Amino acid sequence: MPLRQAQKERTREAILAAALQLSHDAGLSQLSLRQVTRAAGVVPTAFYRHFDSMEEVGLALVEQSFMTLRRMIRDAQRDPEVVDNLIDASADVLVAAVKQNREHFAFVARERLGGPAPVRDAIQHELELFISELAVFLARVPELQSWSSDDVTMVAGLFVRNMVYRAEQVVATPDGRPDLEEEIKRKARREMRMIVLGFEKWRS
Amino acid sequence: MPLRQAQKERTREAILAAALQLSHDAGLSQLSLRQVTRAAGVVPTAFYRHFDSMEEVGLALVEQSFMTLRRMIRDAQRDPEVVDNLIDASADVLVAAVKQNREHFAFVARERLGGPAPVRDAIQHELELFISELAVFLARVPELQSWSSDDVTMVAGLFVRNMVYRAEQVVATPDGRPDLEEEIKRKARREMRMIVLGFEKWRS
DNA sequence: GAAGTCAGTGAACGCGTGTGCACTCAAATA
DNA sequence: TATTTGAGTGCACACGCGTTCACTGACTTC
Repeated sequence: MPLRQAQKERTREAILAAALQLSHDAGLSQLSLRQVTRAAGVVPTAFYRHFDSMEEVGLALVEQSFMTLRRMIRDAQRDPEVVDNLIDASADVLVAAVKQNREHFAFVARERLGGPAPVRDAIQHELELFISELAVFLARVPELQSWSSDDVTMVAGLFVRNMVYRAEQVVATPDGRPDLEEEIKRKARREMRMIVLGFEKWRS
Repeated sequence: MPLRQAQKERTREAILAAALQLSHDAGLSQLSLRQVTRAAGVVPTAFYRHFDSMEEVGLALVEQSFMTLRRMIRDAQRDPEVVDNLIDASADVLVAAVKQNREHFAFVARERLGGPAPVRDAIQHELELFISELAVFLARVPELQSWSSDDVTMVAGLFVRNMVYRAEQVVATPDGRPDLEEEIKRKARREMRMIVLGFEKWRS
């Protein structure tokens, strides 16, 4: 990559990182351009070389956040342990992923309903995409082979909703408390099992 | 009530109503004092006769919102139809309540994660209170008599989470679409049934 | 090595903001 | 009826904001 372009990329990342961090206190929408550029170590007008508005920054952050999530599920599909023991393993994967990308998950949780309309819509859209992807994955799990594709999609939806809720909890959990994290995992697992059990009973 | 005090109350209501309405577009936290007082038909400095900050307005709105909710569940407990046919009836009650208090529910959904910390905490607290109240109600339902109080509380938690999620959906639904509302009710009912089924299977 | 490109600069602007303060004048009190 | 109270007023101020524009100077291209 040409040096010029690389430096531009670095500044862009700095702006995104600053916005992500600052939005944690007050939400994306009441973030000021000057505040963000100050934190990014750049002059206010430089912002316009990268984004037209703060909203665009928000969309870029949504993109970043879900890239992480997509990578997570792609890796999980290759891991035989996850396929064998879906529920236990996916609770571990979820908590680990949220811990490693705490700020991104907090951003998504906060802006999913609290953000500007275009950001809200983008998050909603990404979540629906994620549900579809998860459904494709679940359809390959032996126990669910006999299920209709509608039912699998509905289970995927419930799992993702559970995931969003647990992510909210992990984000709200202080950093050095593995006991609380275990509790959240335990509840997440129990709930996923109940979803499957309830579904089986419902179908019968 | 003395005339003076009555007039003060009216202005206070006007400020709250203006804040509720305006926050729908952009969120409570990026609402300006002047904007709100302008919409309330009062001069900016008059604001301070009623509130110290916008945050305090937010807390008052949380209070208002949950008063509605509490009245709703209290009425429902007296209605024999609800007790007999808990799941179907409560889905109806929920959708009706959200429709009648759309702005308050939207406010709670939005500010639950997107609002200022004190408002978020207040909403969280009210939701936990509501779960307890619902658990007391559920404990009196015949089918659940044999359940442990922990299990009943957990079901109440799942019901409330379902409720919050459905409220988000109803709020996002345009007004004149009874078909979409029916769809949401249908899903809410199905999910509550699955929760109970999954729980029964889990306990066995 | 000269010419061109373009990420980042810095001064300037008009605007809406929160808040302080002295005020009015109807309602409440005595 | 005379006095006090206090909800709402109107002006002023300092401040941070988004955006404009002409600029610089290192990197890229030729």
